[in-house]
Amino acid sequence: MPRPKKIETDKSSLIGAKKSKKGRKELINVTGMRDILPQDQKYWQAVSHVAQKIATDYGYGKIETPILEYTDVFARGIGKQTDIVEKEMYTFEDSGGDSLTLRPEGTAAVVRSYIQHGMINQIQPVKFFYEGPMFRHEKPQSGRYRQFYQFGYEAIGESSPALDAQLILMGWNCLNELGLESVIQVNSMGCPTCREEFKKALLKYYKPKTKQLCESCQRRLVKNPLRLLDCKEESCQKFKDEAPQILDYLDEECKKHFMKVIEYLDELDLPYVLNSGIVRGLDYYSKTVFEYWSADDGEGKSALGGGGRYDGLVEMLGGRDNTPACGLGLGMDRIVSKLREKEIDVPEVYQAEIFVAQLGEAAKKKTFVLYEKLRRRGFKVSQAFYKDNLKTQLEMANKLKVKFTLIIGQKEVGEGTVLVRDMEGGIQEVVDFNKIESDMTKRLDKWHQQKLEKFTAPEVEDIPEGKTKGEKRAKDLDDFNGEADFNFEDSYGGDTMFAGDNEDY
RNA sequence: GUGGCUAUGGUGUAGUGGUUAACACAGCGGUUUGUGGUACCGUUAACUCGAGUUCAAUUCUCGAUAGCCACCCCA
Repeated sequence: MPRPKKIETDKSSLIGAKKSKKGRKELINVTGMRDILPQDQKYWQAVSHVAQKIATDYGYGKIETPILEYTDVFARGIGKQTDIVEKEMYTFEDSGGDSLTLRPEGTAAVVRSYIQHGMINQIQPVKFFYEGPMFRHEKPQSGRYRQFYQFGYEAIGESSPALDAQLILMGWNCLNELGLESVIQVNSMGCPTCREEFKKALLKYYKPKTKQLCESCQRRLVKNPLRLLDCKEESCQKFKDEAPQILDYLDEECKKHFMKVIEYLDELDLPYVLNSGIVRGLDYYSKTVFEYWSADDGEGKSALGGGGRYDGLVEMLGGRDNTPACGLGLGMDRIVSKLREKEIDVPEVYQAEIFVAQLGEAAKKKTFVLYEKLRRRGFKVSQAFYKDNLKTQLEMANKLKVKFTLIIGQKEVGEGTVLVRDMEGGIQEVVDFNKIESDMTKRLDKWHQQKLEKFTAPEVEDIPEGKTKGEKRAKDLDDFNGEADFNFEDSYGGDTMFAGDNEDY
């Protein structure tokens, strides 16, 4: 039986460590990976929340696949010639001699699971939602990490263009509900047959011009001709206009499919652009491909997400022939950094509304119990029983932005009362200890009511302005943030905000 | 993977070839031992690592590491 190798923890080299002045070595995290700290969690939860909401709205069930798969799952699915498989995968041999890989994307594993569990026998399409970390060994940059988080939707077993369009819509909805404006870039890569034709045509067109192309394009010509259309070098730009277009090489069926998708997008009034440069780096795509670009990023600096149809993948991974499928993935890291960049408000992970403060030992014991009682009754309550002075406790209450602080000292213990302090006005009232729950319910209800009124008031004025469908898109682009913000906040208003989400972690 | 730029307390920034490396914010403690959001005082805390040049390096040079930017590619 193979024994694990002895782990050297104290190499003289300082790789992965930083020496502190006391001579101890502080360990640091691995290149391209990072901690997501408590104060940043609200962004991730907001994204996750919307992703899950859209999933359930459209009937996509959550699936969790292992982070490790046999290397073949990705090698066969993504394509051996792709950058991802060629040089970006975290692949290693385990002690049993199997080649394993940290998943670099989500689709292949979902398809593997679909096949393995015989889901072909369920009602088609089978619709999946996933969320979690992916790993690629690329050179890190902002918005590019070696461990990054993605969520995505996959629908397997359906070929209708309505599915493509609906998936495109779902991804766009996610971004929109988060208050992010995005433009969809769409293209069709055709089926393998038309793609071969197109590749031939491209080669025929570019071959004679080889010497005039930039260095990377000369490489592309040999390795991946489709990427020639992607080049931003000026010297190559001039050839692009005359270059063959994939759309001209689509066969009847692919063309019809693509037209339908476009029709649906038009009908849904989605902001899209036909972009023949969208090629996607994974071999399994066919027909429809798309990406979401942030509306303010012009050249699509970093796509927020993308996806497409992958009719051949199920077969490639050993499933039934001709099983159609379509899906998309969105990058959570990039969405989060956009939210922060645009200073979009997201709700706190936990917003306490009541703070329980105490003075003196007897009071501390009493509030300990009171706190539990309130918490179990569903009040959002916070405390600092490890601090003894009132000033500090009020400071904390203030930082936590609670609405009420309940103060119990010697006097209150004796009288059987509680001092209720309204943190906004500083007004304090004495309340009977036994009536505190109903009293708090009443006060908080009133406060929520007031907040809601304040919130909805300006919205009412906006509605009467009729918007015709035609002008809507351009006009709404400016409003997206405001409007989306509102809906978003509102959907969080309820008491059960993240109640379910937390258990997933 | 290739090329470029950067590296000072927890964070954001000053600054210097030579005694105590400055400021702001945050943290902790106090100014009324029963009262917060605005004040005041105190206090904690840093020159990424290694090698070289030098009498002397946080400062100059090289290397490592990390971050950022471009290419590549994508999320």
